[in-house]
Amino acid sequence: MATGRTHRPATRSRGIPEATVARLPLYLRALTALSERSVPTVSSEELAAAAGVNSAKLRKDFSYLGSYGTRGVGYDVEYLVYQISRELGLTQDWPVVIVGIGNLGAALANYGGFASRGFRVAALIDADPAMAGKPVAGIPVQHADDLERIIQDNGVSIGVIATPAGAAQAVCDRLVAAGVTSILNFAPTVLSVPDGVDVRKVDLSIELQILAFHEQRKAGEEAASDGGVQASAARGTSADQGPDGDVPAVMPA
Amino acid sequence: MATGRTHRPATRSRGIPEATVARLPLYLRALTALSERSVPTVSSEELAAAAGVNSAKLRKDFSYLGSYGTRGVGYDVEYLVYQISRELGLTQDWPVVIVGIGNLGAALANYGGFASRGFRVAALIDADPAMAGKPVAGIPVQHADDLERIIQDNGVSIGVIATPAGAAQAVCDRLVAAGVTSILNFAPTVLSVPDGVDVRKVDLSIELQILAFHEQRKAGEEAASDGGVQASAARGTSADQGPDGDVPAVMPA
DNA sequence: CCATCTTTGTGCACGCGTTCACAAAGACAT
DNA sequence: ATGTCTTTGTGAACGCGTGCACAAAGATGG
Repeated sequence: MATGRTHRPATRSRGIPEATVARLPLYLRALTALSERSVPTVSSEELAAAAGVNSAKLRKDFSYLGSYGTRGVGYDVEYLVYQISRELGLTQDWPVVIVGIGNLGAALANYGGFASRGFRVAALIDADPAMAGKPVAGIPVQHADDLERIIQDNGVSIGVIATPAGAAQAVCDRLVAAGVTSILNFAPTVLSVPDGVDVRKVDLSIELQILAFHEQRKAGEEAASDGGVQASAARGTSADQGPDGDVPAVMPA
Repeated sequence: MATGRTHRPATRSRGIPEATVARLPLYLRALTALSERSVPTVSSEELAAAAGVNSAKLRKDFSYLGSYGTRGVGYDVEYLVYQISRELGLTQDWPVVIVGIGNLGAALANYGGFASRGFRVAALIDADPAMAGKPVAGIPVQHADDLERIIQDNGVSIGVIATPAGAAQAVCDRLVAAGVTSILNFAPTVLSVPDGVDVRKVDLSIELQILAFHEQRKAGEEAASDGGVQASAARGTSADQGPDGDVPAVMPA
């Protein structure tokens, strides 16, 4: 077999828990908003509320970074913005390439949230020759043939894949071979990458399916007491002492 | 205070762990691919590889659903597709509205992954009067004034927010008031919702920031020993005892 | 019918993440 | 200087998720 690793091995990076790292951008966003309103200091309680987390969690998260913060007062907003930015590596410039300039790729290219945080769209790449040269978000699309050169010329280490699912693995392989070590994947596929390469995936369809699961559960719970009319397929997934929802058991095949 | 709950309280739904629910769509996708290739059965090992997870994890996940699967043989692909679909609530039709038809909203409207899984884009809504009536992905955009009527006429319970950050909370409130109980949020804001409403967020900027963190760590580790130029990136993620990179510590303000 | 082989389903242990609760630390007033 | 009050930083307990490892279950062949 020997398929490459697929998920990051969650190797506790530099002592900072992965879960904490995932929340740092959240804190940073809240802090930036405070900074723009010229708020000098903020307590863990206030900041936690703004970021939508528990205040104890926030304090513990910050404790991994060091002892910023003054007891009895709170945290200095500007200082914390700087510390978190530095920890996340946002004090430097990150050139990013987007591969696959369809609807989604174009939307990403236009997305303002990138530039605002040290990320710079260095190039747009697409396999369609008809796209070549056409400007999207003010950046001319380049052909996939030049992928390796583009990566190297711009010193790109972060790639965004917004291609159809079928092309994703091949694009991924080329990106990695050219030196990219972090990939944000929007294609609905599991990517195989060698050790040392990080992959994060965003799958719109999966998010919706998770919502649908909870939605169905809510509908089922509701219909548990009164006879829900519209309940086409909905069955009471409610409770726990379930008769296991043994369904008609129509073997589909 | 009394700010509404922000995160789902992770109320172990019907005994199925949240982490398992999040993986079910992954399995379903892999199974669907097998189904299209007319593969009759699959072992936990094979399926796990296709979904990019550990085989023990997969078996445990399935054990929450019931005892499908035959020892010595594996799982019947078609049967499992049906069971997971049913568990996720994909055997019914889910009308979805997308609010905010900018670049991203339009991309989402065009995204094929929705329709393929029982999700149907029932309506597109935007606050810009100039957009009203204009068709996107074959669906005419409707004005935000009619939001409540649209939700109710179509029996929508899932809403997608793709508006600018500033408008997101207001849109969210209106959606919830109109009866929406599940929200997929693309706006970079923390949404406050009452209990019973599920929110999942997708934040492109946050994903990139997490990647940047690991990227920075990788670069730092590499430079720790030799002044590695660009060393084709591939390095083991090994080692943990990090030198802690205590940096200059320049107080910014 | 029995032996063997494959693969599932799960008990168990471990580690990570979350939360509580509180002592230590500092600001601030007197 | 001293006491009070606020808020941080963290020890400790708990719960969830993961992965190992193996017994039970069934298929398959003789």
